Amino acid sequence: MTTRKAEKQRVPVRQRILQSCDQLFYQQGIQAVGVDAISAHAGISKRTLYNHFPSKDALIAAYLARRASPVPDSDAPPDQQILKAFDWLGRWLESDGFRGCPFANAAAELADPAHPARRVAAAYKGERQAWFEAQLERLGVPDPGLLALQLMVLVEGAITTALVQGRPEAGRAAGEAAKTLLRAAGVATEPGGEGQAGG
Amino acid sequence: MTTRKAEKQRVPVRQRILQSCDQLFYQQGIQAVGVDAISAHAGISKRTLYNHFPSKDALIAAYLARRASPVPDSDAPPDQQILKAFDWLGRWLESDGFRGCPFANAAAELADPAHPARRVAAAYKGERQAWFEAQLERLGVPDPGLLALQLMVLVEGAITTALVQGRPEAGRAAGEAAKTLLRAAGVATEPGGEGQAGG
DNA sequence: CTTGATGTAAACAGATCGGTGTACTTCATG
DNA sequence: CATGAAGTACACCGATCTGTTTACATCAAG
Repeated sequence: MTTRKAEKQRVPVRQRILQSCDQLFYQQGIQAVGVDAISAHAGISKRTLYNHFPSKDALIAAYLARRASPVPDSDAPPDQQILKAFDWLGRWLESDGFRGCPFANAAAELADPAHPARRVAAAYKGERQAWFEAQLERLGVPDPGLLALQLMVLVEGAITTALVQGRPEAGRAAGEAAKTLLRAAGVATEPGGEGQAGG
Repeated sequence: MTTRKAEKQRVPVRQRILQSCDQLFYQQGIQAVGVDAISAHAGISKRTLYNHFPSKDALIAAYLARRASPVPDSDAPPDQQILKAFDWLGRWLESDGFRGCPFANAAAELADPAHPARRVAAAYKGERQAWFEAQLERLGVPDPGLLALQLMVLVEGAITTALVQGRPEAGRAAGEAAKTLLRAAGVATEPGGEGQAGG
C-alpha cells in the first residue's frame, strides 16, 4: 500500500499545489493567476494539477478552506482572549506580505455569491463571529450577538483600511475601539485585571 | 462651435462609457469584465472607446474617480452629520445591487499598489477620513485623529461584513458602535432626532 | 468639393485563459 | 515480466484578453 514515492515526498503533490495557490492567489489575486502559473510554481505538470482538482474554481475553494484555520480554543479569560485577537490582528496588518483578507478578497473578486469559495468565506467569517459571541456570553454582556457583530466589523474594517489606505495602525485603533465597546458593555478591561466592574 | 451632433447627445460618449463601466465593473468585478463588454454595453465601437481612454487601466481609474463623490458639506451639528453618514451606510448595505465598496474591491483585485486606480482609492478614503476628523475637531474630542480612524474602520468593516457574510445589519451595528465611541469621547449623542442639543 | 474630426464595423495580432488528449516514464505490486 | 496507478512533457482546443489596423460613413466648416 505504502509506495516509496509517498515516502520520498512526505509533503506531497496536493499540499504543494495548495501551498503554491496560497502564495500566488494571495499575493497577486485569484483572477490574475492562471493555472499554468500554479502548476509551474508547484513544480508539477498541469495534467497532474487537474488530476487532483477538477477545476480552478474547486482549487480556489480548497485554497480558502486551507486558510480557514480553526478558531483558538483557550481557557484564558474571555476578555483577554478577545484583546489578544486584536493584538494578533495588529501584528498581521504590519507584517510583510500583508495583502488584505483572503476571504474578503475572494468575495470581491468572485461576483457570484453561489461560488464555492464564497460559501467557504462566509462560513469561516461566521465561525469567527460565533467565537466572539461565545466569549461575550461567558462575559455576560447584555447583547452578545450585537457586540460580536460589532467586533467582527472592527476586525474587517481594520483589515480593509490597512489594505486600501496602507494604514496598518488601523489594527491598533480597532483594538482600542474594541476595548471601549467592551467597557461600555460592562466588561472591565483593565490590563492588570484587578478592577472588576470598576467605576 | 456647437455641432449638431453635440446637441443631439448632450450626455455623450465619454460619460456613457463611464456609466457602463460603473455597472459592469461594480457588478461583475474589474478583471471579469473585458473592454469588449464595455464597448458593447455603451453601444459604441471598441475603437471609439480607445479614442477616449488610452488603456483599460486608465478606464478603471476613471471609473473609480467618478465614484469618488465629493464629501457632503453641511452646516448641521457635526455629531448629527456623522450619525447621518452611518444611517446612509445602513441603507446602502441593504439596497439592491450592493456588492461591496468599489474602492476596496479594486484594491483587492489590483495587486499592484502603484496602480492608478489604487491611488484613486487610497486618496478617496483619505478624504472621507479627513472629513470625519474635521467633524470631530469641531466637537472638540480629545483625539480626533484616532477616533476618525476608528469611525473609518467601522464603515469599512460594515461594508465588508455585509458583502462577505451577507449581513447588511452590520451597518446598523456599526452605527451603534459609532454612537458608543462618540459617547465615550465625551460627545452627547442625543437619542431622539428631535432633541437638538437639548437639555 | 475638400478637409478633418468623429464615429462605425470588423478583421486582425499576439498572448493567455481553463481544460484535454496523448504518448512516455517510473515504480510498487501481482 | 505484466499491470496499473501516478507522474511528466507537450501539443492542442476553442475562447477570450487587450489593443491595433483597415476601410468606410457622417457631417460641420473652409
